[in-house]
Amino acid sequence: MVKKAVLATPAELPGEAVQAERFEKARSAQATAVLEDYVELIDDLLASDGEARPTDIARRLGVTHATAIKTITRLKREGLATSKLYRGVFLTPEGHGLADRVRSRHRLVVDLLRAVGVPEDCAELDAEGIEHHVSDVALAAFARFLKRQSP
Amino acid sequence: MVKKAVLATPAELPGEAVQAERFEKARSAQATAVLEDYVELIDDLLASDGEARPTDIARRLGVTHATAIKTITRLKREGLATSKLYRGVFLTPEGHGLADRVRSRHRLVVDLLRAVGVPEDCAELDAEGIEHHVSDVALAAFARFLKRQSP
DNA sequence: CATAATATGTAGCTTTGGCTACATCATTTT
DNA sequence: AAAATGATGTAGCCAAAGCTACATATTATG
Repeated sequence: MVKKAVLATPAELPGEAVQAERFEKARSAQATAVLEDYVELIDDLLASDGEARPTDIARRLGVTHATAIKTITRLKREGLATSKLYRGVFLTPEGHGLADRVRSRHRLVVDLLRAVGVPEDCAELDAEGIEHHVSDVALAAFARFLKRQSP
Repeated sequence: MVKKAVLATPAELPGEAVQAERFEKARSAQATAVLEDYVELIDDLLASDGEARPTDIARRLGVTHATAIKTITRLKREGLATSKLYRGVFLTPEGHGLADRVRSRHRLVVDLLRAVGVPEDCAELDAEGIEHHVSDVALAAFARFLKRQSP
């Protein structure tokens, strides 16, 4: 290393440890993103169709059924879902709770995007990726902001 | 399949194809997220230190140097960076352009989060994950919103 | 200059989440 | 009832991004 980089611009270049933590957090959020998507979708399908079948899940997510089944296996391993052979997928209480949190977070993100002027289609589209990275603190701020806007 | 689910709640349950596209888009955004992080960081290091060494990059990202080197190899393969043995990493014009776009997007996201009331620390933390999923259309909306707020 | 410390690179392993191809089970149609 | 269709499951492949462990090169230090 040549220079120790004693922070020429402290506001913009955060300390190494701090920055590393940010990336670490983003990575771990990403690791659960897929699980969250599956759980929310399964919950939707259970509510609307009364059942959530691997093939339907796969079609909705835009992946092959083989991929869906593999991820469902992971859901079961993590205690979020159960499935009976040829009888579809179900959520455990933990899975259901997660689905609820994910869904309300998704709505809040979409609402906020709309409130700051993002077109509806775009808001839905972007929210799908954004939602997994919004912390509870930010969510609370979103809720306050929305209440202030339209009380 | 039991029921065709003729959209009991059209506003909430989008068509299969539409929904699949959303997930597909989020997945592809995620695929480039790591590259974007590396490129932005390398650009920062080049600006502040005059060089970007694998070990520094690794420390900043919170990964081992082996991981960093492997991803740098991918950057080179994708035409975003170059590197000379033991001489650090450099960005191609494409890499530099990407870094600029990523940085301005990052700032805009942080500013928006701040503007809707998210605490500063939290805004920085969340932006790291969010930024990769914000479309140009949404970014434009953010910019308009911010201009309206503080003209 | 020789040695220690640090940086860099390579090899090989793991998990995740994609995929295709093939096999089996269930349901619907003829 | 038999056959076709569609759903489900299994096996094996791939790439990405992490890791540890080891090897080598460079730089600093005694």
